Amino acid sequence: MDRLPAEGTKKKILEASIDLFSRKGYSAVSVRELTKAVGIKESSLYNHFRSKEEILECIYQLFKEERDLALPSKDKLSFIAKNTRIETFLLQGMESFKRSVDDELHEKMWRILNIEQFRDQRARDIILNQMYKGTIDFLEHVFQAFMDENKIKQGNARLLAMQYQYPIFTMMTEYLLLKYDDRDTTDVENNMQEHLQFFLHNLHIY
Amino acid sequence: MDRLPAEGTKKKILEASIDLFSRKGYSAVSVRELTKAVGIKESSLYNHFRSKEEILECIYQLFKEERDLALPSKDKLSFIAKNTRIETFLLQGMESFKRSVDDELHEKMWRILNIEQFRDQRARDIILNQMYKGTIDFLEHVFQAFMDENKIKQGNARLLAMQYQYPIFTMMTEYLLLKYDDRDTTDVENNMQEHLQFFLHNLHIY
DNA sequence: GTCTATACTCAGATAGAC
DNA sequence: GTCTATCTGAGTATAGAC
Repeated sequence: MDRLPAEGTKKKILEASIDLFSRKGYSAVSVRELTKAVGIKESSLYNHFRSKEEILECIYQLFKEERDLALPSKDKLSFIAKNTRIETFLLQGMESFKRSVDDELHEKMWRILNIEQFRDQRARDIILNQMYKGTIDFLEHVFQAFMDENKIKQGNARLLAMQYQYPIFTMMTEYLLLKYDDRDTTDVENNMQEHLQFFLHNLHIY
Repeated sequence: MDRLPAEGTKKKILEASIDLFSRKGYSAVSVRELTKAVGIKESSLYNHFRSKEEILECIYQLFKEERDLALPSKDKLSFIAKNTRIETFLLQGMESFKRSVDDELHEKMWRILNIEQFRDQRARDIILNQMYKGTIDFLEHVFQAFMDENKIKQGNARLLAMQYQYPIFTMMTEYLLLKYDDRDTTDVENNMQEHLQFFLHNLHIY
């Protein structure tokens, strides 16, 4: 339930689980397969987790903790809005978002959430609250802060947040699906840039 | 492999499979559970499908066929662009899209694709080609047709298509997750309307 | 096409020696 | 904390009577 342990068998089990669950889904991975990948016997697993289910629960917790650390706290926003251009902020945010998506463990946990989202209430909650609502809430504050600084045109900050972020969610999905098959992702990356430019352009005329 | 049979045991098997797979994922559904839901013995299933896997393949085919029938053919587009306002067209498209999403079988098949997308190349292909690429291609032609009629400002039709459709993909995901838990979807539906209005507004100043 | 009966493999999990 | 050995139930699939 705690952070990813720095080392040891428990860490190995978690990493192997994240990898296997993300490729085949929780249900399709057996404890046999899992422990074989780790290099321990089935029975040894139960010294670290009470059940296969507890491993999944632990993965969800890891994802949540990692997410909570990812976004800058909201009280820094007015400072940021004062000292940064919106172009710079969004560009940096996009880069940082892409880095987190390119982080292998994060990417795999994200896939697990997608696979389990209809089977498992906990996955649905994380997606709806942490990912969708959490990101939009944050961006709403961002745009509001920039509006308060008169750096972008006054308007509906929440609508702006959605106009900006929702396409990115879809593009990220595309990106990850392509990457999963080792296919070229240049097009999607260009689309993201183009989207950013288009959005910035509209920011000033909205 | 063919269309959904009008009646009979095979149809019942398919419907039960679509329902169960969409809630638990293919791997988590056993042939025992499936045949029990249908009301036949396990062995009888094999008179209709060679294997559990063949059922899934059949579901993928059904989804593809249904999708191919959903969009108006491209050669009607210039006629439509001549005789319809873009507002009307997009509004109708949104309604028809929502109807298709509200269709129970379609919704369930869509969920199956989402669950299996990382385990199964076929699901990935359908999502990337049929859903994403297919829809964007179509909308690109739509916007191009309206540009040719000078009904909207000249510009990058493909970019417009993405700006319009990508947020809708994310909202649809949100919508379906909320609906899955019988939660209120008013907010998402309002967001869709707001998005449409915002987009139309920008169409004329782009 | 449906059934009963069965084959055989694999699932998650535990007991107890080391 | 890891192992060997084992339990019990569930998994997909088949043979053959009706």
